[in-house]
Amino acid sequence: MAKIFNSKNSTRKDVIIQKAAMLYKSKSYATASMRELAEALGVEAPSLYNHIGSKSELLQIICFKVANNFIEQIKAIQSGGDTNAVKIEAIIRFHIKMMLDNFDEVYVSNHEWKHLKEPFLTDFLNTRRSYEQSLVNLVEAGIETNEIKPVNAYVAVLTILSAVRGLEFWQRNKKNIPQQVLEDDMVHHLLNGILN
Amino acid sequence: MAKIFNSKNSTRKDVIIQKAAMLYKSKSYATASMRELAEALGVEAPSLYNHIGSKSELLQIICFKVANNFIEQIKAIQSGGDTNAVKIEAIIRFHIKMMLDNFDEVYVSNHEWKHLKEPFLTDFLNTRRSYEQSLVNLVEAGIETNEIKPVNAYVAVLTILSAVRGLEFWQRNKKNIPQQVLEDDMVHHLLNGILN
DNA sequence: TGAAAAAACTAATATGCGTTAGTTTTACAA
DNA sequence: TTGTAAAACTAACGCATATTAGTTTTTTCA
Repeated sequence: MAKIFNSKNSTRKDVIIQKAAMLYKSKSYATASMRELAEALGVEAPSLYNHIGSKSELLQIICFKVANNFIEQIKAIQSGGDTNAVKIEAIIRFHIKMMLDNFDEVYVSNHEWKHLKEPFLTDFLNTRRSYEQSLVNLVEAGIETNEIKPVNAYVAVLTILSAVRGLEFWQRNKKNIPQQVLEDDMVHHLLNGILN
Repeated sequence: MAKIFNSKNSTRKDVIIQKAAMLYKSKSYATASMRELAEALGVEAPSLYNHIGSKSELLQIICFKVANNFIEQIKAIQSGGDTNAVKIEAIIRFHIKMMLDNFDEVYVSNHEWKHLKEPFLTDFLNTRRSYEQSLVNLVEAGIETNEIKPVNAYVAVLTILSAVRGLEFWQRNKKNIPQQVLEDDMVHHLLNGILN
């Protein structure tokens, strides 16, 4: 009946993907049907196939868009001239910003990657592993230069990535804590702890 | 054909639940069918209904078993005579132990609660919110007594809970880091930071 | 304005799902 | 050894799913 709204800088496919991310976040990928997605767009389900190849393609696009975002950012940070500690802080802040500004897509990437089909699943996991390794290397470099305590670098990276990811639980309190306070507090917590 | 194995201290229902947790962890609740669960148990799907009421009952049991475990533990810790900092450390260590010792069920509870049906979903979320509030109160008490820096207590709790939850990613490295090192490093990181 | 392309529609198919009904087999206690 | 309860079985139902084929409507642009 209606036609999918086509805003200035986004194709119909982009609009579908964005709505899919919203839906997969709130209902999960497996439970959200193409009919529901179509209804949210004011369209019948088969019409979607004029723009996309399959349901799983939607998930692939979402997951790899997020992954590529992080990959690009760490490359930029790595090639800068900052100290290791400053680089690590920059990455933490970037994660927090991504989590808050691209909530739906990051959430879906974090939660629903398991439903990717091969070979995309393997590709996604390799990308993530490689990203984590970059962070481990950064922490270990920081330990070498005495900027960072001699901890197990992998545990530190795991702690940081998981803490930041937990911002998905934060939205319900958005009104009570300014975003900058949240970001600064979490960065300080992860770098300096909370004990006096 | 075969009969579900019935070990000494667990009923057939217990065996089904344990296997369901394994399956829901690896495949997700929505994607794992009763036929798959039955096959993993060496049985036909309808046979399961001699022991359980429905698929969603399995999820309920898993989620609330985990939730009750945490509730009981925090009650015990709250009523002890330790300092606030020691109480917080004890909770962190309990979370880590739960994550490592009851991996399947904790994972499923963390990931699949969204598929709970009402009124269980509301109940689960209320329980979790109340648990988080207990932790917030503990952190705020620690700030009052100058044990803890004057941070936003909710952000601190969010950081701690999320970091610990991230241990779900840890299993692939189990061989390389002893569990005690992992636990001690993460506790130290969350309490004292990593910067020199 | 009219032709071409884009994007919607309806109808239908094959598949897998949770679950029920009814029946048969197995296990245990008297 | 036999009777009873537990637990398995087969067959089937109704429903929702992703996707396809074929057709019609809408938009675009020369």
